[in-house]
Amino acid sequence: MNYSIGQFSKLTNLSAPTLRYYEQEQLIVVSRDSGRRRYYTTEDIDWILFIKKLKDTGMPIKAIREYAVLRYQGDSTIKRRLAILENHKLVVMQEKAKWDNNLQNLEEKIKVYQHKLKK
DNA sequence: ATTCTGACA
DNA sequence: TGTCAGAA
Repeated sequence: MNYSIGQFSKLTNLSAPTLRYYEQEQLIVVSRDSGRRRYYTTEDIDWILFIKKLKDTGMPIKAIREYAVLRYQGDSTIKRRLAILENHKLVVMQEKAKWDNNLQNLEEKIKVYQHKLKK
């Protein structure tokens, strides 16, 4: 099944300009009809969803592009894609450690104030 | 009515 | 990311 950019936009909760931007950044390859209009496929849905998940982890567009380009090259690039994901996992874990620390600092400061007010 | 490209906030 | 113009 194919979808116009308007339909696909509603399906993915991404605006049409954002979808065009992702295409320009080579995150997704989009086919065109005879009138040069974009059409997205059913398979594109899962792919876009995964891109959104990568974005949610803070992966920059440039890195997602690297991954996407490899993906479009087929199964021969699976090892390299795995390496990208494993590396990014390390980055995310570091970010998590940073926020765990930030949260701790905040909680400690809150305790100080609470003890002050009890007096 | 909908989408396209390019330019710009 | 979003918005606007002018064309298809």
